Amino acid sequence: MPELPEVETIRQGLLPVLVGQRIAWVRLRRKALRWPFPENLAERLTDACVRSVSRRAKFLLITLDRGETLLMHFGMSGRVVVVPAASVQGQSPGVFYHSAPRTVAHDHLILGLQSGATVVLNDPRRFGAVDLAPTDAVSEHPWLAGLGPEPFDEAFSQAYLADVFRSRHAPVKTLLLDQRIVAGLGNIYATEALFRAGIHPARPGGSIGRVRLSRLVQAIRSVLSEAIAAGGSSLRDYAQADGTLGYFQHAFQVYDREGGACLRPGCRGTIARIVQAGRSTWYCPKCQR
DNA sequence: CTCAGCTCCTGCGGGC
DNA sequence: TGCCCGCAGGAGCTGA
Repeated sequence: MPELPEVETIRQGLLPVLVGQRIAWVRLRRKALRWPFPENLAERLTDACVRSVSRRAKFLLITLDRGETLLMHFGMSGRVVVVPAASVQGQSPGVFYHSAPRTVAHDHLILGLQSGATVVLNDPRRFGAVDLAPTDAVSEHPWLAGLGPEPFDEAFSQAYLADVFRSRHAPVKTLLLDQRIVAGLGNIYATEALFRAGIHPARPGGSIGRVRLSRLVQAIRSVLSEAIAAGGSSLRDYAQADGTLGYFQHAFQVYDREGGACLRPGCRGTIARIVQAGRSTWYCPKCQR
């Protein structure tokens, strides 16, 4: 699930739950996800206060008051579940709420807050990861050091893409998934952005002209910002519906729509599916060139 | 260096 | 109904 818009939505949902809170207790239900948890993780978190919750690419960063920052990556199936304190009223978007006793399968890291709320990292496939880094050197952490620009950063521009795509022969779709080129895109939004930009996913990156690269930058930004907006609103429903709906899925124009009619007005194309570098890509052969 | 295949892991939906 | 297969929102590693 978690690409940039989902992690951003989680971040926004966690802000009112976490910021200013003391972590009263920590429970670790295994020693590792994709990689081992850091040494003494529970001890290093216990009694720390949360200063801020931020995001870089698909990483959630929880800054603590003891000079350390907790880094979280959600892999393919990671989720944050909040069990509110009995006295807490209302819900905030971005996180999943459970008031009834929850199934604890795949709950790996549990943070008990002073407020009485509990924040749970749940990840069935365990491709996610957790680490701690010195706050003043977070950007030098190996997970973050090589990341490309954020899509909404000025540095992510047509000129930048032209530069990094130059002499690249790999399909543009594959290049967009490379976090060193642009940080935060995953399979869904790379696929959707190429549809919006009218660019064929198999086109070699280096063969795309300036005008179309400019369109691609705008398409990436628009699909991500719309997804963040939709995520925020639909997650309120999600919380009530107990987790069966997706965030932005009602708005997918090509993702997982093989055989469906192209949704671009006037286009009579049929959505096709191909596999690139092991990942499915969907596109309209008529309007993506 | 670039590129693509394989791998980690669990769950679910479709086909038979 | 139940079983088996393919596939899933990520990304590091390996080897051509």
